[in-house]
Amino acid sequence: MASMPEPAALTARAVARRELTSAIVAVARRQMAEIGPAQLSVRAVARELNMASSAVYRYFPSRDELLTELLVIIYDELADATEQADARRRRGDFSGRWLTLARTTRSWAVSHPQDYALLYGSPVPGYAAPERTIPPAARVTAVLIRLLRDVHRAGAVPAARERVPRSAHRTLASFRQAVGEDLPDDLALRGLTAWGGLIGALTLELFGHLQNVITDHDTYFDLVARRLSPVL
Amino acid sequence: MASMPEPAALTARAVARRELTSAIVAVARRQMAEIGPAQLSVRAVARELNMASSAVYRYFPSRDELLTELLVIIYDELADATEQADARRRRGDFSGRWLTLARTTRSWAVSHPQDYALLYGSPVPGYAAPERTIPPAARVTAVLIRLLRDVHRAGAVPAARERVPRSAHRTLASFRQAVGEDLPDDLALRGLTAWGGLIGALTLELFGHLQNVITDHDTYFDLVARRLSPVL
DNA sequence: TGTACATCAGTGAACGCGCGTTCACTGATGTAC
DNA sequence: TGTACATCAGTGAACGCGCGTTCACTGATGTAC
Repeated sequence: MASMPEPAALTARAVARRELTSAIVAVARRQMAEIGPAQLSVRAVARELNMASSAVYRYFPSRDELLTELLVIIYDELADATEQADARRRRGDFSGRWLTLARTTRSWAVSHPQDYALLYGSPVPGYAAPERTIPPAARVTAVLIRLLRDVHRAGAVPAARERVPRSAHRTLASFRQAVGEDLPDDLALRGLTAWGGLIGALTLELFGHLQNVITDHDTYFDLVARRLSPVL
Repeated sequence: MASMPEPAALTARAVARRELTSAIVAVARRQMAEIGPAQLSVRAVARELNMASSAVYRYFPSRDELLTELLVIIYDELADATEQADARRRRGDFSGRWLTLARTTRSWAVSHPQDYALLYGSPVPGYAAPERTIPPAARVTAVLIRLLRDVHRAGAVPAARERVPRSAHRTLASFRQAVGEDLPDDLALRGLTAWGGLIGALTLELFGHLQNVITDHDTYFDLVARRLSPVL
């Protein structure tokens, strides 16, 4: 028998590398959840892992790469949560799917406020997210986009509440192309407005702007989410 | 004639102090607009003013106090802008007043993105805004609140689009109290949702989330702002 | 199966930077008599 | 109006901290023969 290299034969080194890489990410993530994205520090991560700060550079070439890794992981995590929640709903239950999306996003955000700040708060000073963060970021919005698409295909687009000016068609061109479906302007706008309203509601809540205004945030969010529904 | 102290008789010291205090604030503000709130540095401000960094402490007891001062000034500036714009509209033109509020907020935000980030972006790490920032912050929302009040008093509340659950009444209690008027739940919710939608739209735009989705941001914002109107 | 060499992980010291804040001191300004 | 003292602004050095990143080196692991 010809000597085949074991397909999953990982050297001890490779195993160790995989393990330490994910340990670094895990620690970075935990620390970031406490101190916020801008304060993420290579040295602090190394300290917690009892290794020299220089050793981290065998795994990530710079702090920014580490941040990028976190960004990707966190986008993916949020996308996983919303995708799975969406999958549990009947496809034709458009209202329910929107509410599920909104609520899932919120409960994720509320339990990971600094992660939310990384994704939707102020940009981290001196850091520019590279290309490879785009696909995971797009996964998050894709859940809403699929919902809009399904509504459209089902012919369940609600009647427009107001006339959409003709200029809207051009303005929404890139969006329609990103969606890959010829959504009516009104539906596209409903979707985008809902998305903005969701982010706005979470931003106000998580960054403390509803402090003396709202006490029962759960109930309040539900009320707002219903109103924002793009399918009603 | 009894010797009266000149009422506006400022000593040279007092004049210099006033001048330097505002010079420090002005420089801090300009630097913050470039590098962002979290990067604001006492030493950098002192450097630009050609003074020892320790000298700044004769004027502000800490970096945080300087930040607070900026926060107050910037809230006030935004409030001034929206108040003045609102004042130029006919009181009964509720739709116009909303659109003016939204557009004025946006044009201010677009031309002062870091200021916007200070007010509505992620909290500055390690900094907690003290009480005295509350009144100026409230001035900003007061413009919308007065609009809602005027709508209510004019009996021009639009018909509710959907039934508001009874639970809403309690949830909105603090808000109603802050407003100081017995707004109907539906109108209160319209206002809060609009406010969130506005902040969300600006957050998405300014923090780069519409990068490959929208090209003509001006037109897009107008479309969204109309939809968000609490008075339609 | 054993050996010789190449690769890699991890170390500790160092570079160069920036920060907020304190402190003792100097010299100018203000005030009370 | 002049003098004596008190107040205040500003300085420069220092404390103590933390950061990202580089570099020469050691010792372990992997690989080719």
